[in-house]
Amino acid sequence: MKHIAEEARVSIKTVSRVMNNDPAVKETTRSKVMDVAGTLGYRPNTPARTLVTGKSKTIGLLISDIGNYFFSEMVKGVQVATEEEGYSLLLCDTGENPDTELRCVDLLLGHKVDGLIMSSSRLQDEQISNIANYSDVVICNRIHPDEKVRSVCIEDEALHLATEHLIELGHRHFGYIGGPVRGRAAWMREEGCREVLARHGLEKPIVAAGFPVSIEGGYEAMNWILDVKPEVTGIVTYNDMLAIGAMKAIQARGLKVPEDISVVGFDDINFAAHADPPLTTISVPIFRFGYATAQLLFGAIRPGGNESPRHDVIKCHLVIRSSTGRVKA
Amino acid sequence: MKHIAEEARVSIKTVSRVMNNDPAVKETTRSKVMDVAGTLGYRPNTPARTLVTGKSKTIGLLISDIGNYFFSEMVKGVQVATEEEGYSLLLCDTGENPDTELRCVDLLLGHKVDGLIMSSSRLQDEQISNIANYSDVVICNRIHPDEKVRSVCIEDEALHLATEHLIELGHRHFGYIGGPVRGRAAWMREEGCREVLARHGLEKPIVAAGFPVSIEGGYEAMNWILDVKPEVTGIVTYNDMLAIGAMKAIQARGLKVPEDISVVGFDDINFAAHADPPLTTISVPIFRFGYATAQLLFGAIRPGGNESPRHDVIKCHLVIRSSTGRVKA
DNA sequence: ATGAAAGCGCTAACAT
DNA sequence: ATGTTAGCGCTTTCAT
Repeated sequence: MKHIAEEARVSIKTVSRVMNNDPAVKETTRSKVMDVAGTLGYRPNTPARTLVTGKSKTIGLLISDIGNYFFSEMVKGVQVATEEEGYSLLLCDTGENPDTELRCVDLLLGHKVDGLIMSSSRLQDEQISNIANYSDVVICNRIHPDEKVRSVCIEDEALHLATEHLIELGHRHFGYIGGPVRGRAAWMREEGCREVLARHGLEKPIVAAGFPVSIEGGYEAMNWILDVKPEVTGIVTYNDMLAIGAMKAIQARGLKVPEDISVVGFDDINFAAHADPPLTTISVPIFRFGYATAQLLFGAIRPGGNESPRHDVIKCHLVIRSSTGRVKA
Repeated sequence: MKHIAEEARVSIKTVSRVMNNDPAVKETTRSKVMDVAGTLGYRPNTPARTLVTGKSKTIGLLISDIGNYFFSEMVKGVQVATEEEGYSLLLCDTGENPDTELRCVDLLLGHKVDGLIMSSSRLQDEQISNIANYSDVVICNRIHPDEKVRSVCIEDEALHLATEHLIELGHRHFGYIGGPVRGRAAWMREEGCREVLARHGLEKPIVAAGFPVSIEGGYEAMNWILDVKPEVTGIVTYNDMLAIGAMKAIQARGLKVPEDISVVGFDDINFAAHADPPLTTISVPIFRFGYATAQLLFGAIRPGGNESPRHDVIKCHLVIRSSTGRVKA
């Protein structure tokens, strides 16, 4: 920058002004400075800027497993929003380990990130509160008592849409295959199903819980249900993987989907449409979820932005394919 | 840091020494400083450090689409290696757009990243060469004439393993479903297949090219092959998505996999094992690929590290499942 | 084993 | 419309 100043015969501050698009510089000066900067291959030094302004134009994103489609798609949403704002994204994968997570937060705070997005955090409420003293934070799929902590949630209750769909098709005997035992999302989804059945005065679903959240887990869970309560005709699941496993188990017993038993999933993963049969499921706009999360953060931290904390919910919708059908007469 | 110095009654430099684990500080001083730092909630300021040392303890990763499983898994590998080294990861998704990519590089260089990993770059060789003047760079799945540019490639030729497998099973009439028309990987894979057939003195495969690289694309491509050359019994594909689509097309015509036609894929995506029938494919250790890429970079940039540029290849292997079988007598 | 001073590249505050 | 000065938090000489 000093170089440029000398070469263009202006003060160093004028160069700074040009770089920051200060309107108060004469057009001739501006273009001269830009020229010189161009030939010198100048690039502003972000750390130096950060040191004096306290702003790094960088946000941190903590997730538990980028290999998981949900997170990679969410990262995409965050990334797009981040780039639109001219910010950079510091990514940490915590591997669901709270110690790692804490180390990552320290690292990110050391980098002076302007904001932090914490997805599936394993930290305690008060630890997060404490972090929020150093940086704006948005947490995902979790509610937090501290009002300065923003949050965005997937509408997990949307599983009620799937349940209602089955009820309309005439189903009366339900099974539910659950997700991670102590998760908020798992709880909300199960409630979404249960609550609708109760409202319609139908019997409670038989619940298969504690199985691995995978195709194999769904297979085992379904077999268990079929053993315990063979009269079920409607199966609601925590997610698509379980649903696909459940369909396989049903078919392995010589029964048909949806003629004998209907199955619905949650997530609408890529493969859901190609499952056998194509899976009826709740579609989660994951990209939009990530995008909205980042937007919420930028609303607070972008220059001039000063939105007060908020709690957003991303709506989901039902996608009807061929794994659900009218119950047999 | 000044605070700590005052509180601990030492000079600011001593605090710095403690923070950098300089062995030349008395144990009593060290612990006192650590104590004070702890109670004051001190955290080193990375940008300030970067400003003076020129090292940011940060690397940049450019990819074209994090929503793609290949990249998200690769990011995971890079991320793990990065964390092991105590570095941070700045992630950019270029959306396959060279202009965006250039902007991202500028951003990253402005952040003074210590190294850059460029996956599926859309830039010209010389543009990359130029970038390599400012930062160490490792490129993925591409070779580069400039010797200071390191690279790591997937062993795309590994498709020859799949082809040999089919030959052993007695197949003589082959079809190949190709990938992105002008990609290096697509070319290498197709060659891997072609070269083996030539070596065995077998007839050339019929090649379906230009179809979308998706399940749907594979479906259409297979239909085309079946129309043009119905005697094929061995289908080799650019990747698993195409292979799965091909199997669907075969089955839709009332033929059976593998009894009538055998199909092999490439990638071993999660779903390959759950396809109908489970897909024989080339397994790509994507995580290890990302990890190795990062390792190559750190070998060059980590303090004390000074490895000279290298060109690595990540080996792949054949996974035999149920989509391939002996050709009918 | 510890300290003092200079300066990394930039911007904020106050001139002019 | 442009320039001067100070200082962000840290590390690097060079002393002591």
